[in-house]
Amino acid sequence: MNEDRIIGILRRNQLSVTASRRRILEMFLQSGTAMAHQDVERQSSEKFDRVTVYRTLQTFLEKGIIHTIPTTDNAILYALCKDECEEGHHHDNHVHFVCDRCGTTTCMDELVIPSVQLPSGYRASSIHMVVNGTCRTCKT
Amino acid sequence: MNEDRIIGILRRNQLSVTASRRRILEMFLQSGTAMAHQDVERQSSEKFDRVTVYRTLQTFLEKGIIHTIPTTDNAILYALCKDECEEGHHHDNHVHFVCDRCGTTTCMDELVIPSVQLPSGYRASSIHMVVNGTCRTCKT
DNA sequence: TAATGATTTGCAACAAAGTTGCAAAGCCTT
DNA sequence: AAGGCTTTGCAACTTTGTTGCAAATCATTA
Repeated sequence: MNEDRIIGILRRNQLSVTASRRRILEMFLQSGTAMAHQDVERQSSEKFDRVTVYRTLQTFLEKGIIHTIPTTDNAILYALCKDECEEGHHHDNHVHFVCDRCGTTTCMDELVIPSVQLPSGYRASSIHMVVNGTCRTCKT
Repeated sequence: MNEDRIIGILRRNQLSVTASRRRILEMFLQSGTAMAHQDVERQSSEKFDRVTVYRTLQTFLEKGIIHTIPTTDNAILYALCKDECEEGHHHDNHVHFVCDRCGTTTCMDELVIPSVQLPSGYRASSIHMVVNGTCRTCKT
């Protein structure tokens, strides 16, 4: 059951189990898509303080429970990492898809970012790839 | 001479030639790297109103003179499009490199983004690829 | 299960980033 | 050089993000 899973994730990351953390983590599990800070704040039925949402997302980020997705418009998006992303080494080397129609952003976990040959002298530490377009449910 | 080039770009895009547009376009030509709104505001010797900078960047974007680069931290970066990006069809299908050491972001115009095979039902309209790491001048 | 100490929350106050309406200034044409 | 049209700068505002601190909540141990 979801409740156990949520508590498990928090515990595994040495986080105390509080109402806001439970609820926000639950939202990520349920939605399955990436969310901006704004989405988290608006969609939660209970009202948490804005500051709490900021801090909770920050904490989840540090623990590697979620990762960020850069987008062309202003907002930073957050999405759940695949199970068992341990603190430190992330697992976000996959392609992200942003649907221009419905606005949802999904992690394409199975789609690994192809490597590129950088000019000599450059060294890469991380790569992001974001594809915009029309998603499965929005295509006509 | 640069001055002619700047006026040419503005004219070609049906933009009237004003002091702020000239100056901001000049900054992009000179720097050769991507700049955030902030950079534009701070680095310009003359002081333009914040609002003017916003609107100028917005106009350049719409005309396809510059394009945006998504980054993991909050800021949206703007960079000059290759010459003769006409309104509408952009030319920004190249890899962007962000140096974590010195912070500069460069367009690797010669490095075309490799294509990926999306799951069926998805259709791509544009792709962004951003590589973080250490640039040529910063490597030790 | 109640007490204790550490962590987390919410509030207030603030700083920074971005937007809008409007009058004055600047530009482009004739 | 005058006209209309566009752009600028100002003011006021909204949204987004940050910080310090007291009160509330959580985890632990007795």
